[in-house]
Amino acid sequence: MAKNYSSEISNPLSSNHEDYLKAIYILETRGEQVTNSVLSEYIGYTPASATNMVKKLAQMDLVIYRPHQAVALTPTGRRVALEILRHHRLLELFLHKTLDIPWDSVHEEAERLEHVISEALEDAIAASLGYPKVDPHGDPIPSKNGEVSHTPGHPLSQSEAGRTYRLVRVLSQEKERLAYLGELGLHLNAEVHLREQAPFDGPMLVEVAGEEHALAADMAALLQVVPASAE
Amino acid sequence: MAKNYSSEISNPLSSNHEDYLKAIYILETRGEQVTNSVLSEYIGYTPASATNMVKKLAQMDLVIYRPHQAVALTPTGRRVALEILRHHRLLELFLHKTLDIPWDSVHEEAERLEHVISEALEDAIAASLGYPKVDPHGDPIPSKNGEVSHTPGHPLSQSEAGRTYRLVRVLSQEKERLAYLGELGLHLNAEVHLREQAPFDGPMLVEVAGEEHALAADMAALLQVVPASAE
DNA sequence: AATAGTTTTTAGCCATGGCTAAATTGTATC
DNA sequence: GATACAATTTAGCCATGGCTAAAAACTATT
Repeated sequence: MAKNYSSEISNPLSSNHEDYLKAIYILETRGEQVTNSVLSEYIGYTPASATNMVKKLAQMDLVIYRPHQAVALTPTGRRVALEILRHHRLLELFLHKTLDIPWDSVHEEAERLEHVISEALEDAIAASLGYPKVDPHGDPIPSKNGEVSHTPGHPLSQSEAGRTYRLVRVLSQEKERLAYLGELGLHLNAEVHLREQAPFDGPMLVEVAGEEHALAADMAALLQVVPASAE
Repeated sequence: MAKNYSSEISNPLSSNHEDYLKAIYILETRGEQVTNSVLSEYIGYTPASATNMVKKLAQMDLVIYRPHQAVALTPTGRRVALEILRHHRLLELFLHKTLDIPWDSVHEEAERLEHVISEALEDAIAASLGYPKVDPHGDPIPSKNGEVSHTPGHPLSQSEAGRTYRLVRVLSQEKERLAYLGELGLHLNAEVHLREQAPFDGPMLVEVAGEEHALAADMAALLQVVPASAE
């Protein structure tokens, strides 16, 4: 169980503690107020359980908790969350690139592995991948000292018709959704030509690898793109 | 948590359950009577805890338990144990070959990973390694349907002086011991020339990669060798 | 076969971290 | 400001799986 969330933390954290911290981090970066209900729904436990755990995390100085207020990570809590997130995303990329695990499956696998890899293994994986910056979904991989690079792009749904874009990030981890996108050829870095956008948030007509597809607006909203370099 | 110890098992097993089954399997194959004290000492918990867990495993039909008797794995229990052992050894080899993790470190890393990899990942690892038969210590990797190949060789301590052997297995997972052997050049498949064996179980004089070393008898007893092919 | 010594089991404690149900607090409306 | 409704917290239950200490059961010796 040799973890190394450094100095500050005395007793080792369980997978569960780590999952809560990661959840809080993700919800925070989404800009949401991390209320008990938001957190408990995200993490899939009852509100009572979430309160319980949050109190414990507060005792360990990993979060700041005031009754009836949104939770917030402390600097230490954020460091732990980022370490786990780094594990997660490194693992996703590793599984995808080194073992050809499809991009729609890496998330759930990494979800378990992220809690049990040592620092040494984390380092070895990062080195073998050439210290990558993003995972197979385009999500940024936090650096070892907790920096998260800003990812560029804007939603395909808010893009100009008639232009070609490159897919740089997919804001979803849902297996089915990712599998569907994969079938359409919409992998990371795929080029998408936006033919037209139906009005009133209607579907979009896109061309990927020579094939034309209709894409629901809510799906397109999850696709972060940048103008294709060829343009 | 999607495991697939097939049909027979209803609720998923914890890492702990799996560790117990693996321990029982290993002790059984050592030819030992798996009594409560042997088991509890091996697994590092008190005898009372071991009794407790063994009873639970018995309820799940994974072991046969009669008070005051040695425990024995049921066919299902053995299948689970072998699956975990397969995970463990595949992971050891994978970590060593693909990520250059030293052979003295792979054991503890695999010890945690073995419980959380999916069947799909297990398969991908096995495929990427070309369906290997042994791990970095020469321990056999159980096949997917639970077959364990017999490993050849005899202890270096019971070998003939003046001959050259090839190291095919090391019967130890101790980090320090393996690190020491590694420094001596005694990796898997290394060639060892046995110069002489001091009487009364004294140390042996061996030559590895052009260098001469004295080797304690108890250390040599852990080294399984076969005559070098060149001979 | 009785006793001594060891091994194993039982009984019962503890912490963890889910849960439900009830109480409380906060918020919004009249 | 009272009242209704939602969100949160508290209280207390449960299972898990360690633990210690005590009881029970085996084994060996005289």
